[in-house]
Amino acid sequence: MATGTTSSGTTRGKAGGSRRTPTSTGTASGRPTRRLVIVESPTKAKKIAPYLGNDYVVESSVGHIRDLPRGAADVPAKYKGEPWARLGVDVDNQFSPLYIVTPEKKSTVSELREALKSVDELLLATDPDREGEAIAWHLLETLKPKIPVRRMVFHEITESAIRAAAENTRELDQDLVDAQETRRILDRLYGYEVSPVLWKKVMPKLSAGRVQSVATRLIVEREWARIRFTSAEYWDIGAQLDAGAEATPRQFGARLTQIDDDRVATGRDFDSDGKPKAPTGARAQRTDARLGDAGSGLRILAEADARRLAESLQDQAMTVSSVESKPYTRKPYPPFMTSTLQQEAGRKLRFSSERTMRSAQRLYENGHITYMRTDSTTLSDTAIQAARAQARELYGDRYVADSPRQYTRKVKNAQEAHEAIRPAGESFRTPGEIAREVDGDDFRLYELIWQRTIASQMNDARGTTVSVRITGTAGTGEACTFSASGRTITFPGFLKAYVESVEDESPGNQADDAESRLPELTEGQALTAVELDPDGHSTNPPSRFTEPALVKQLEELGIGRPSTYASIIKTILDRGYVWKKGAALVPSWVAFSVVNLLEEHFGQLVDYDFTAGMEDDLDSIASGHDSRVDWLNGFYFGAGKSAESSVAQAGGLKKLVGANLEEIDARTVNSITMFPNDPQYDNVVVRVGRYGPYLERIVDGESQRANLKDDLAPDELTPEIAEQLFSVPQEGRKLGTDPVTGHEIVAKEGRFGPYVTELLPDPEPPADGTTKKKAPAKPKPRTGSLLKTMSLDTITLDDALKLLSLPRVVGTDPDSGDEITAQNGRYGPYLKRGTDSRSLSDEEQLFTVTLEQALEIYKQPKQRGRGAAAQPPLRELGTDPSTGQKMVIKDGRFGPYVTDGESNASLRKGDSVEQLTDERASELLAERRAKAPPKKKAPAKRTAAASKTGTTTSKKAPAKRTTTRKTPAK
DNA sequence: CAGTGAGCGAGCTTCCGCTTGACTT
Repeated sequence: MATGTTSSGTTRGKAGGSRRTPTSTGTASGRPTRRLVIVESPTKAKKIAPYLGNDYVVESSVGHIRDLPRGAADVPAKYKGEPWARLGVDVDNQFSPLYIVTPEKKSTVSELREALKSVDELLLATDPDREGEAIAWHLLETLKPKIPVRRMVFHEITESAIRAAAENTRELDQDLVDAQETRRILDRLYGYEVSPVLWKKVMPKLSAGRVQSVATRLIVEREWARIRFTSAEYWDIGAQLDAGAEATPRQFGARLTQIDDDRVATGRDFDSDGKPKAPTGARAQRTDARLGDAGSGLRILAEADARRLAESLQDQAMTVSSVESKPYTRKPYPPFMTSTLQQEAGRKLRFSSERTMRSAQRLYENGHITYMRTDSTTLSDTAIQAARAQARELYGDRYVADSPRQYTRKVKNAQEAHEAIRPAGESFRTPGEIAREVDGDDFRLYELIWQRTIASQMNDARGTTVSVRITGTAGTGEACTFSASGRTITFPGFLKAYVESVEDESPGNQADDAESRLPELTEGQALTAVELDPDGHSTNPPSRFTEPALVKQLEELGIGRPSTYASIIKTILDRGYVWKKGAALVPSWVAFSVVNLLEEHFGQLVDYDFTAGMEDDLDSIASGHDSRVDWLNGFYFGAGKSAESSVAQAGGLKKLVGANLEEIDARTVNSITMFPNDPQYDNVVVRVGRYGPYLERIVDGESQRANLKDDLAPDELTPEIAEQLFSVPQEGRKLGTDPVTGHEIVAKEGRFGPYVTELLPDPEPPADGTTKKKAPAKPKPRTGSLLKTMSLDTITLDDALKLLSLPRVVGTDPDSGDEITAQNGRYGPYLKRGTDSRSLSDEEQLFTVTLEQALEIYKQPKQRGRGAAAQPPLRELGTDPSTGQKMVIKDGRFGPYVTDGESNASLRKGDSVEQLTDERASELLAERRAKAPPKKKAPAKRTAAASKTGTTTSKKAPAKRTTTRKTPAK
């Protein structure tokens, strides 16, 4: 399987070409033409096979069958040494991709090959979108059929649609394939070039990508908005009014909205800084024009004002000054697509995106619903008829829309390869009818889909909204206007079947079926105020993203696809960028660092419009107006014909991750200034370090530090909390007092992980008159790292005292007279006798090993390090056919490796010590040699590694890579 | 962020988008 996507030539077809597939003619031998149809989904294959009859064999590819290699292990030997093997794309040679059959798809491919043998024609019936076109092309490239091949497309799975599609095929659209390949390569380059920058500058194993990085950025930006948010306080007056004994309802609530000519401020009148919004010129003008001299000013009520007004309105006459009534109509919502299904299942059933999709998959596979990964709200004609028939049956004629409703909502970048998500079949089964076969999540989700689909073909809801103004004059002379509004629904229409939930219900954000009744009121009518309550309110920060809210936002930006919405969330959770607090997605401090770096140095790549721009460019490739290579040249090298994109303007991705790498200062990136506008706390930074995030500030030239708890959400870190945290670590967690010394024992988190130490009493101040030149050496407190079995939360005083008792004198070596001690160190527990040391296998041995056992251990040769006896090889191999050198497998600190005395190469995933062949060993050694020549005797420069990574971390920064002992938090 | 003794073959991490079982507990 070589490179070169366009070189094969055999498959390049005219875009959009279409002709009738001959169907009636048979083969020369007289039997009818047999055709193999390949679709993507096995369920779909089963479904359409009966529609096509016996002359068709229907199989499925089960999604993509080939892809770029995931990593070095997947690269065929032939390309292993290539400089671009890591990317899987030969960037210097037309961006030729290297495709391999995905390992788990090998069996699928051989099954398809087998099926191909018994047919006369191949119909590639993968989905009618960009990815589907590419899958078709990969099938062609992989199967290399010697029979005629046609492309078959259909958008709905009904017998007529399928039969029509089989009759009306076209050729493969190579331009569309090119667009997909461009997308694939772009994502690979972005992901595999930018992620390593994060490994070097923030933390290993992190990742960046076109989709996940924007998702993370959205969540971090929202958190910043919450952090910066300042709440505003405002007051109004709630009135309970009485319309007299005849009225129903007799009483109703109203709210103070105007004082004289000034409007009373509500939450909407404040910005995120807690300040009143400046009225826009246009609005002020318009208001003036309409209301003449009224309503031009804004009045923010303070508590005292509100109380005073309420007081002076007591017992004053209240009169209805206006009644305005308007018709209320609501149209049904479109049928579900993936994003809206996830949103509603999230709100109504509290399902995560993943749970929704798992359940939907089961419903699909069991034939209860149509395909669940779709960006279309279109219903087939049969589905519309089914929905209408069912609505009629359940609710009667009057509830069904006069004519079929078709929803053509345009989602950004929608590909519309499938129908909307709806109950399957030409007549729908009610939830009650499938209850016996389906339960739990699946039943509830089906019910949701069924209701929504039925409702989409029903009539508008109709009713009336009424706005009433009531005026009274306060004892102090102000004219106070109260407002109330009511909504009555006279004809529920579709609301009878389905009402969409709202994320957070507030006065301005009510469900569509919410009703509030006002009594019949007429202008001039007198009312009595039963209650007048001054009411305090405060504005709220923007709420955090929930899973469905994030999916909605991504969809609006055209980022991600129905098949990936759930996995995007999984990715950012897995990377530790985000954690869940109830339903809310909270960013981690690492996410702040990563977004910091990306915004600062890769701004074009995390721009919210990046994907939208890419989609436009892909469209122009798909339509044949632009070329794949030109576009990628611009993106990667910042050169070529189409170099107008923002990334190209910045010099291209290669430059951004290469030459510009040195400009990225790790210390700056990993420092988050929390309160930049607070003069007292603007020196407080969160630092994201190897050992997890911590707080730091410099006071009088001295650094104060404090650990941050994992469950502290960034917006909860206020100056007060910071101050509190700074005061804690100095003390650590108190465990008690050492009965021997009387010193207090504390457990703390340190540079090398958790440890215990003692608090020494302050040294006595020097006595009067004595002017000692030199203070006595400050005594050092004893310290001890926690054993692996211990944790900071559970360690006891006894444990701590045991640790502080180290090193333990095991005894005296009778031969040398040297003392043998047991202690815990950098590399774990060990014995020490003079300068000679031996590792212990178990931390418990620190306290239990006897002199006898210790002497026995010293009799053994040193296991590791200089002076250690050479280890016998794990296994002897033959000679390397290419060099003639004898090869052996040895065990090393990174696991087993093969060596010929000069080069060493680790065994890879899938290699075993027992089964490694000479050929494989030779191959591994050859690979190693290709990458780097065997090491010379001269030791490498100590700073080489640091300069290679381009790290510009200042010397003051803690050495980040010096310890392997504790893994970073999480 | 505490300070506690050696020295030593790297290799791998990572993207997005299309689809489901095959694995083990």
